[in-house]
Amino acid sequence: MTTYTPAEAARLSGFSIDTLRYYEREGILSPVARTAGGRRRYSEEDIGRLGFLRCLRDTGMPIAQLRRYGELSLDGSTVPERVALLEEHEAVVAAAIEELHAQRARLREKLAWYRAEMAADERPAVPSR
Amino acid sequence: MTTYTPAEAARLSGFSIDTLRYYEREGILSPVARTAGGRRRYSEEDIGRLGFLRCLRDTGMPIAQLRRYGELSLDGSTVPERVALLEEHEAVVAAAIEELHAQRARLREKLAWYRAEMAADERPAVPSR
DNA sequence: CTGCGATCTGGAGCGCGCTCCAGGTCAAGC
DNA sequence: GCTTGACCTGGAGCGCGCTCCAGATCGCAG
Repeated sequence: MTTYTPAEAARLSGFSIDTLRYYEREGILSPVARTAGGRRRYSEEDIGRLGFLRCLRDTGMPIAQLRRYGELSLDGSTVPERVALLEEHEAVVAAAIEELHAQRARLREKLAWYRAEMAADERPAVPSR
Repeated sequence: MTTYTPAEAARLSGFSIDTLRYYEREGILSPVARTAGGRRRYSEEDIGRLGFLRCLRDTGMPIAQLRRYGELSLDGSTVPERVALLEEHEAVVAAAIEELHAQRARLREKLAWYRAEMAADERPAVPSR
């Protein structure tokens, strides 16, 4: 079965090696398998989990909730709780998208106004024909 | 002309009083008028500026850029620079929206998968007719 | 005039999410 | 066997964006 070194896991997940260790310490990612000498070997599943964690982080889920999700994932009977957590998060993401849309519209209005300003300044007093 | 106390400015803008002072110190908001005794009196224009600053912050513009924008706003001849700054930021916001959409789709896939899991668990082995 | 709540200043402190460091260990290549 | 570089641990440090504090002052209501 394929495994990955910390460096590979970092490259594949987009997290830094330090962050991977930090997540493991924090219980966000369950303990990773080790070689006889104590080096980490990330499994395919670990990589998959990391990919999903990246999705959650990219959508702004705070570390505390990531940890909660990590803890729930240790117990197979917690699927409903996990679903609830993710549904709640999905709503937060939806709201964030809405908010960004609205503020972007405002930003564009301001830009339109500035452009009008610039056009007016360029052509003062008497229009050049 | 209408003016506003710090408490009113805070309520209207959604920033805390401390944040208002902080923004002024940082040069993000140009110096606010004072009473004879030294208390701030925010003008309508100040409130307007704060509203736009809120838009910028809500779309994730970092403090350093807010400061740059504040500095540019002191000089009337910098409209093109301000437009450039805002255009750049608009692109960042657009990218953020895209990213959120993509990650949200991923989140939904995961949820769909979990729901399928739950449905399967609920109805084991022999279907109840 | 008095009381008292709002505001003032300069500066320290905080919460989040990493990031870096020292000092040591492991393991692949020569 | 030795070198070299990736990796280990525990813990300190950092950058951002505020937030809080002490101690003083202002100014309106009564």
